[in-house]
Amino acid sequence: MNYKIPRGTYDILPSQSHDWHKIISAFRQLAAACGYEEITTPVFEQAQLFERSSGETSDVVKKEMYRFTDQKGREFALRPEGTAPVARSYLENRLDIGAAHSKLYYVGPMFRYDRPQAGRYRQFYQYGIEFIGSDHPYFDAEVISILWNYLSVLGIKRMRLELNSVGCPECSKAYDQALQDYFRPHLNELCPDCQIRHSQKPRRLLDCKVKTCKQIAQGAPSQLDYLDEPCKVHFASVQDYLARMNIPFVINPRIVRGLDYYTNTAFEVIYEGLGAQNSLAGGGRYNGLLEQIGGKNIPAIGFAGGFERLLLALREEQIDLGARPVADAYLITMGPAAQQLALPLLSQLRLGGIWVEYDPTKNSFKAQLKAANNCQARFALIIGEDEAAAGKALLKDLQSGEQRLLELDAANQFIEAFKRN
RNA sequence: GUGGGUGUAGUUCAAUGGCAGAGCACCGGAUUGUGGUUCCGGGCGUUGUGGGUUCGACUCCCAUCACCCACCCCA
Repeated sequence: MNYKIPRGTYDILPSQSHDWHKIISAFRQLAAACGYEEITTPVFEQAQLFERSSGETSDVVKKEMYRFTDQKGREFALRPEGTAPVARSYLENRLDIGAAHSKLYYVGPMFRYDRPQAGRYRQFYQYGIEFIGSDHPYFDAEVISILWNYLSVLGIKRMRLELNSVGCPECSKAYDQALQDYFRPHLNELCPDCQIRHSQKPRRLLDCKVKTCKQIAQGAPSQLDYLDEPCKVHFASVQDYLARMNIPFVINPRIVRGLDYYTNTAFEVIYEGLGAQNSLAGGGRYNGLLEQIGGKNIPAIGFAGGFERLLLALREEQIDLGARPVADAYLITMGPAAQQLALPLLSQLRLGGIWVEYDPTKNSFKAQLKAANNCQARFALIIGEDEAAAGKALLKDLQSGEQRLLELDAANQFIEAFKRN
């Protein structure tokens, strides 16, 4: 074969689809129970949308975006994340009118031109929640609780919720200043990356993995000490709500968000044992985003999580998502007369939602029965020459070996009765 | 974008310069229409791809692609 799947992408094969359906529908169910409705946006958008929202200096925009120009010279990008498109749709479709707030969720592929690694792909699938229209700390807690409860419901245990507040733009600015002041005397001890970070993104100095940078960062000031009064109150209130909702969390003042639009609450769910990419999901408040892309000053909060990493974590915890579904019955016919009688029955059963396998290329009785066994069907529905002559069907339970001779239409009823159990 | 590891049958892996093999899976058979167990039979693989060294390359060298792992970044 001459063609290969693009780097960093993968096929979800039939043997895995069941798991994917499981985790996706669990998310949809929980989101719906919390009053969130699905929104689906295109997988590509104007490149500018992401440049404006994520920030031109962010890595996502600088080097990870799949960009392309269409036949009329318009600049587009495959979406690297889901929040900006949802915000765009919210504004474009005037969802702000007539409702106090919007509760939205999405599921779908995202694209980043990254070097593939454990838990990291170029096309990856995310689930996310966006709550748009209120700054009230209850909603921070609600959104976070949906994430936590979703992961919990699936059975994930060895995870931890880390919480931080990056404050409003003012506190944030003051903090950046404080960080720069703190690191300035050590500037030439820092790694080259950090020297750039110092002027561009001081916060990134905090999670550098180089030893000396780490040591210096030890004594750095904490964001939490630079929150102004309203931000402090907001953060305390979020914690309070979480506690009352029974969501366990730890404060981690070093959580840094990669995208520029985050304000106040920032959080992440960490799972050790995923390798270097140990973040299961992350999110935060983005009060500045909607205004930044041309809307009014509308507060919002949300999160996004990666299904691939979720699946890795589930495997790590040996959580069984249930067996792949198998056929209800396998139809066996011998000879043309039997087949003629069988085909209408086959259609009838299938229309009734019963999964019946049939393969006329297997002509020996033995091969057909073997195939029935191999596909793990519960029943073999046998119509041979004798049955055909008598207008009957032999229904064999492949587990017990028990078999019954039934009228052709009685076979239908029998299987339906069985399905109900 | 940088560094390390890996690439042989559908799959898991052997074969350290001399005829490319095994387990599992799959298919067929062991007298006419009863599966799972057992027995027998069934593999012509561009050894990821392209070059090079050599009488001879899965094996050594170079390049390239892909995967894995880490940096980076994040989900």
